[in-house]
Amino acid sequence: MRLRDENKELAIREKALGMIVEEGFDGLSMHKLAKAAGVSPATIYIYFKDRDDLIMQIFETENTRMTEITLDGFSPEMHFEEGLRIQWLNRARYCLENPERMHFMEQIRYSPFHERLQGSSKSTFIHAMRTWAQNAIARGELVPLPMEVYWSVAFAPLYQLVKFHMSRHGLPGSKKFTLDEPIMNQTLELVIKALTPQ
Amino acid sequence: MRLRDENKELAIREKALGMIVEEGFDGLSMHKLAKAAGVSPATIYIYFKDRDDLIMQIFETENTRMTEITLDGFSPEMHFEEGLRIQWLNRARYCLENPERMHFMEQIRYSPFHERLQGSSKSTFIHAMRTWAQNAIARGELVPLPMEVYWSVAFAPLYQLVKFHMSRHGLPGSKKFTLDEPIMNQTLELVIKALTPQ
DNA sequence: AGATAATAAAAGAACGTTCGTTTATTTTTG
DNA sequence: CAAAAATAAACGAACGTTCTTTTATTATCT
Repeated sequence: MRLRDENKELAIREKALGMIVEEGFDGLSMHKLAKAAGVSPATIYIYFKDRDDLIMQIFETENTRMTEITLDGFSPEMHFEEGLRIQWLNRARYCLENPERMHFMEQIRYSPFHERLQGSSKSTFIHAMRTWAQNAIARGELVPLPMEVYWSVAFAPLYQLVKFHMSRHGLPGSKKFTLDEPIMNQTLELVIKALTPQ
Repeated sequence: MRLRDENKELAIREKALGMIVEEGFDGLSMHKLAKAAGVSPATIYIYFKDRDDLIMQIFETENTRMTEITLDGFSPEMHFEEGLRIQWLNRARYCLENPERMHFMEQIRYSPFHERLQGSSKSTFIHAMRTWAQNAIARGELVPLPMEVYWSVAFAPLYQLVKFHMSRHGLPGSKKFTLDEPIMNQTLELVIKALTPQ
């Protein structure tokens, strides 16, 4: 028996992620990937069923990592403002410290892959978010809203800021935009103002 | 002299857009596209320099259409709330009436293509938006903010709602979400609350 | 302990297919 | 009939995947 070389699988995963980010899904070919990972094409098929399985598995791994970071230090019993602030910090941290992985996730999210993956993702995360929101509403800390409305106002602005931050050019006619803590807090205050009663 | 058949070019463009939406960028092959459009592969190269040029041109066309719809009935001199409401209606209209085209635009936006296209897009649109925001700030109708912060709060929630609307499954554990006018108005009110002084 | 059988990892070459694109030719029409 | 559109056929290259062989490692047996 010969043991699997974990470094090989890791190299394949990382290079694949990088290739997708830099060249898109067209850019990921098994031959080029094998060469980049220092591996034979056939070796990839020891670790992954096929090209789709490779992409799916990378997504699952990355999704898990993102979820863990997002929920770090968070609890559904938290007060609304505290919980939202922690979530924003966590999500921003993930995005800014892992720009390449973030890019990959976004590319998946807006590709036909995402529909296929929708069902497989864990709902514990969504459940935590939901009970947290419901608690906040019950306490009168949050305006009663459909989940989707609440979510759109609470988090979409943050991800748009991140997208501005990651794009090389800012808005045409602007300087390059950098998402720092003051900017984030300023935006967060607006969102809190929108979602808080009175 | 034989004239070009406009229907041919149109068929190529539409089928290509559809293929990208349904199968991603991998899914767009020139042979399959030719067959789908009822045309010889070589014919495509009469209208488009190469595969990339085809995608770019479709994007440019679609971008122009989207911009026109977005600015329909809008003027930079408008009061903030009126302008924002019109923009929301226009953008929502485009998204909901052209889900396939919207999907295409998003897929481009989150792919490596987008970086290449960034510079080519017209800045008149951005300019109109900017002066409108500056007017509103000068009138005290809008909190003074960096353009990116303002943009993120003003429009990102709408696009997130659209994304919920377009995804087949809602949030796990929810019913399918439908973006109707009451929901849109409710969200818009929150955004206005966030961006309006006091 | 040393030889060897067993087994899975890994590699390289090859599979048939499909890719994007071009060439040579025919068809259409001003 | 000239000229451009349109095509069928073909190009080499690259694709995803598999087949066959080699290599490395563990377990077993003497």
